[in-house]
Amino acid sequence: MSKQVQVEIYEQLARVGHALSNAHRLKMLNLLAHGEKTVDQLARETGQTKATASANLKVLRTAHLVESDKRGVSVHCRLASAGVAQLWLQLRDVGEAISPEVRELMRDQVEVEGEVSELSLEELKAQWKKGGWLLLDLRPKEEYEAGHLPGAINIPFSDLEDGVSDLPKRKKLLVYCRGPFCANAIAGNRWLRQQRYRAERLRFSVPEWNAAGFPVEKDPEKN
Amino acid sequence: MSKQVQVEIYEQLARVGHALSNAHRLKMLNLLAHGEKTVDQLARETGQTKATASANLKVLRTAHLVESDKRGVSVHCRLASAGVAQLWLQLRDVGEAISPEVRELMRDQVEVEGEVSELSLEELKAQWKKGGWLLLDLRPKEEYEAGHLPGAINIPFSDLEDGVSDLPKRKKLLVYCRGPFCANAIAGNRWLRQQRYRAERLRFSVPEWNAAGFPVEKDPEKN
DNA sequence: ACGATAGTCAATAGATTGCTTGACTGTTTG
DNA sequence: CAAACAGTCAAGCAATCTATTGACTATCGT
Repeated sequence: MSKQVQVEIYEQLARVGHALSNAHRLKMLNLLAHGEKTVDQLARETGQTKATASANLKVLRTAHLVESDKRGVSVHCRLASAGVAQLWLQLRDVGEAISPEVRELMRDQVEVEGEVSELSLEELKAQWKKGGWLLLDLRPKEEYEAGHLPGAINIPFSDLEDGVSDLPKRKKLLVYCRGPFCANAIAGNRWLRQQRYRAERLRFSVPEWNAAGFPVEKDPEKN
Repeated sequence: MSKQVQVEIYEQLARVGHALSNAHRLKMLNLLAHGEKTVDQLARETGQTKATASANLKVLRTAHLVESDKRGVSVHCRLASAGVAQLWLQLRDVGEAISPEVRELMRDQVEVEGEVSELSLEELKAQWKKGGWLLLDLRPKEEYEAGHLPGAINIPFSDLEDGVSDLPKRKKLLVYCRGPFCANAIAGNRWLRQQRYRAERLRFSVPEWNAAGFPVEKDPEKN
């Protein structure tokens, strides 16, 4: 009987594992780690149809990794707790550290020589007051407002060509977007370097900063 | 192109998630967190046939969560890194905290009133020198020798009835085995209480102790 | 009330699992 | 060399998963 309960517990935990076993679902978790999103946004940003995204979100909800509530016409989704973000980061770190496949993909395409900053979370935290660099957040405005690295300014990736005129050529730019393999961060950083800015891409983003227990800066919501 | 790489990375990470999506595989990870085991041991202790266990281990190996090498007639398996143990613990904690199903199962069957110690890792760490209690490790001898809580004595669950005579009736016994839902820990603790020992079951075990960065005690191997 | 949009649901087809069975490969022991 | 044991592999069946399609509901603006 107690044996039976054990089996059920492991099966429940396996349900959580199952929720993490699909690339689309992991992408959605990564997005949600940066703030609330509607089903539609998630579907668009991860390249799924609405129906598929909805089904995948159902899996995440039944595993209790994601919560959602309907406000007006849209269903807003968010991570069920800070632990979920940590679980995703831990999965990502383990995968990155352990899997030769991921490491190779990183080295070949993502971690081009000189483009990536070697600054760690802790070093940035310890030294950010010294200045000498400028933190640049390439995420959409809503994600920036929901929480960003202290002192960072926001130019969404889509507005980068227009907004770049505000940037100083002198200072070193520390660019981040949605994490270590975010395509926007890579492309944005590369483009800035082509424009002869002193840009480097951070390995981390806000969820990592948060999970390390450091405080984020929030902009007042303007409702 | 860079998009393509991204997809591949997330698919690799999903492979790790997939490895965590089966109750048998999670049980094996939990066992391996306590030390090396052969395929046969894992199969027996998790109630799988050798063939199934072998197949499930293959999944864990291709996800790079588990390593193994053949020594003599047996294949010895171990976790690929400390991060894997942390990943498993994080999955378990999130599942426990978040899933009403797991919480209910815990409350109903596992966490019987008065049987469970409220001592946290940190409290035990801070106070263990004070004495007044005795740490009792119910795991098999090999796991105990591979690393145990400082000062703990070992009476394997199967030898409990014979070995119990060594135990003092006066001191409070802090019993642990293989983690929060280990059937042996529950049964052993309950049996000791029936014998009128002052026994309480710890919520945690060696992997949690380890993951918190506290040092374990190791007995010399006798090869 | 009407159209537009967000989201879910049900049915379906194709691919992928999970587990069993039985054969097969090494390695050790007698 | 033969018997015994540990482990893997291949085939096969039932169950499950993924993603698509099209129908359906709910909400908002006009």
